[in-house]
Amino acid sequence: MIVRVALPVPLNRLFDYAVAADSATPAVGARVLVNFGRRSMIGLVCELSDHSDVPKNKLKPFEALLESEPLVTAEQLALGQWAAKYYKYPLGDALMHLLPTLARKEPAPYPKPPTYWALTEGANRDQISKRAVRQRALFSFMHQDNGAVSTAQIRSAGFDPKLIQPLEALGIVYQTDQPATLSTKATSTTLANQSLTLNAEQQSAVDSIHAAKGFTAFLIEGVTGSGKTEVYLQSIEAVIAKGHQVLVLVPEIGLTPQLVERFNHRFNAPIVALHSGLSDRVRFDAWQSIKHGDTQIVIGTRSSIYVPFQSLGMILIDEEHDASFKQQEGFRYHARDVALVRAKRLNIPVVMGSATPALESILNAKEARYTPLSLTQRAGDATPPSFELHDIRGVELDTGLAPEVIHRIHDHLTLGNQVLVFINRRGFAPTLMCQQCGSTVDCTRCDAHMTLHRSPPKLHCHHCDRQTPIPRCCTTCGSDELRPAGSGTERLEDRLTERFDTTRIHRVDRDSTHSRSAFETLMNQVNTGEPCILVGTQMLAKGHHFPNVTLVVIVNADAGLFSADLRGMERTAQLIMQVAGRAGRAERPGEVILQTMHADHPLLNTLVHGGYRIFAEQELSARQTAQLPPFSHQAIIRAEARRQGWAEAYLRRVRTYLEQRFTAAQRPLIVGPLPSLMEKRAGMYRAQLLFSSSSRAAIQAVLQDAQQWLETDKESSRVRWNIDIDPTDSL
DNA sequence: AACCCGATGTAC
DNA sequence: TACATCGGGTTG
Repeated sequence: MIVRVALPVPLNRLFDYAVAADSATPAVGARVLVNFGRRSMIGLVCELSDHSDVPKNKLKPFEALLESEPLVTAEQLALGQWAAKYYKYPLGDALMHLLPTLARKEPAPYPKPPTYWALTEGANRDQISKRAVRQRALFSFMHQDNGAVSTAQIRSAGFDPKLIQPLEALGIVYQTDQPATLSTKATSTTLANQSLTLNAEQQSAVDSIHAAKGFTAFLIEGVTGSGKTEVYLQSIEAVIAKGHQVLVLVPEIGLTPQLVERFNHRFNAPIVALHSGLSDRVRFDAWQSIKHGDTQIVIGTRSSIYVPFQSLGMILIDEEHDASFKQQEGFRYHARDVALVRAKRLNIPVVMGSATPALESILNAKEARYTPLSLTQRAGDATPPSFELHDIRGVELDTGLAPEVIHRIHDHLTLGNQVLVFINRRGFAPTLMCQQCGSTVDCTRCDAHMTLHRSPPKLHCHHCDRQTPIPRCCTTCGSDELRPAGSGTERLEDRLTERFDTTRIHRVDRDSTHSRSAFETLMNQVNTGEPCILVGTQMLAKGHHFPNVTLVVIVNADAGLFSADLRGMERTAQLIMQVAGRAGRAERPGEVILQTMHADHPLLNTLVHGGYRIFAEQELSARQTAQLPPFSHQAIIRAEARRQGWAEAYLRRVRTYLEQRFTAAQRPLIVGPLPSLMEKRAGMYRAQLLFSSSSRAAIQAVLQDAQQWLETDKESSRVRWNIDIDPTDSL
């Protein structure tokens, strides 16, 4: 008997191991400990066989079987195999993504099954001290839950699992290995709180989703404030009432608590949130509870698309256009696309939602691969924000702001409102410039300027993370007249504090908001409604809504307008609409001012006066004319090397090989190799080879071959390479 | 990728 | 001579 094992090495094949006569036969999906070369590692059993092409004397028996039951489900394994093949990533490395981190590296101790806690018959809330508020709250939680809950569920409901101990001591709860099954859950009511009444559009969206039989992809195009979340909630309701599970994919930004809160508030069903802040152990427990069906609703970021479900009934993707769904290194999968494949295999519906859908998705909807659902009405009497393109040509700016815009900020503050200033630059200033010779302080490892930061004072390269003290003299001419050039969030914060000295200024960027709790505190302050100015980066654009903000200033609407990346315009438009969507709701309409040097730019005008949808139509037709995605498909082979020219030379060899191997008619259009836009980054010189074709199959065939060739190529030791299928960054 | 091995370089 | 560095080969 032979087992074929996937191992965490960059080799796109399985390795055969013998099953010793006295050993139990491992199940497909179980982990084994094996000797590999001179190393010991954890592998995943992918196949069982009675023969091997490897000579008998080279076969080793595996060292240990790590579990008797499969850890990875058959459905999960098939999905992982598909993704590894489609994204051209080594099988073993890819399949490791199916396991939670703890199970990848820790053979022992054997992952313990979750512990369940149940209320003792006749236990009473009054047995708990009145002062033990949390213990009482936990009691109520377990009481309404009506069955045994796992430690993971207790934790994800916001309780410290340590609270169980005093309750156990009082004899109110006891430990059990009997989980509350989904069927018992489904009999109790799943609704903790009544659903809101839907308007006609929302109702028809919910009806369509409920009517879905098997795989159907829905695209909800809903303007901000149109009640997308309520449609999600009511769509989910029916699925969990039937005892199925639901996966909700959300963007990576740590703004999930709000959404989790809303789900928790609505449903009695067990919910778990998977995000980067969880420890390996907590994540593992949650993973197990999903696999065993003890968790019914999973809210998670990108990687959650690979967790095992016992009975997945629907996948929901919020902010479907968001860039964080595409992994940008290593295993470069797109969680939205993997979700569609998974749903298709399971024959269940997918619901995608966004106020600014990706152009890919809009085209899919137009071509009837997705069912479009649109929400155009805002809740209550909310009016859409008004846009104004503020021409700053020839205007002398004060720290990036036009004098008139500063007046407008003043006006809104005087009326007791809040103002949001969006600037897409962290730090104090984008660089230091010498007044004598004009040279800037650049990173030695990247083709980029060093960004000046003030608190703490340092120069920081945002591309490679290099940090240096602030130099006193210019390294080129020796002059000591180094001045900050341009401005970022810190400098704007300084200036606004000076100008509006009685108003609170809150800076929101990665540097000011290190911890989740710091962010929560800030949000609570802002939500008091007292006039203030929020200055920040992208972080302000996602998730949170600021009902008291009536003015949004976009300091530089031009960034990305003329980007070399084919998606630059699309992303700028999405960002503008997302930032604009933060402002005003209900009785106070929002105003959005975009500072621009291109006030007559056609697409920018279409966007702000016609809206995202009309913009999207125009941009789509431009893409069609140029045969760019989504009207063609792309793949990129990137390479990087220590010395300039190596990566390019290497990719030229790849190109030559592929041109011999495939006829011009068979192969996609090949562009390059070209140096990357920022050629040097973190000390590596980078280049890329672009493939483009209207046929996915042609791209797959050529890159499949390229992958094999690259893997076995001898000269590849000087260069590091990777393959990116359906890249979202063509730079 | 991680590891081994053999070849070549270099400090003393 | 002892030890470091580089390149190439292998992993079941």
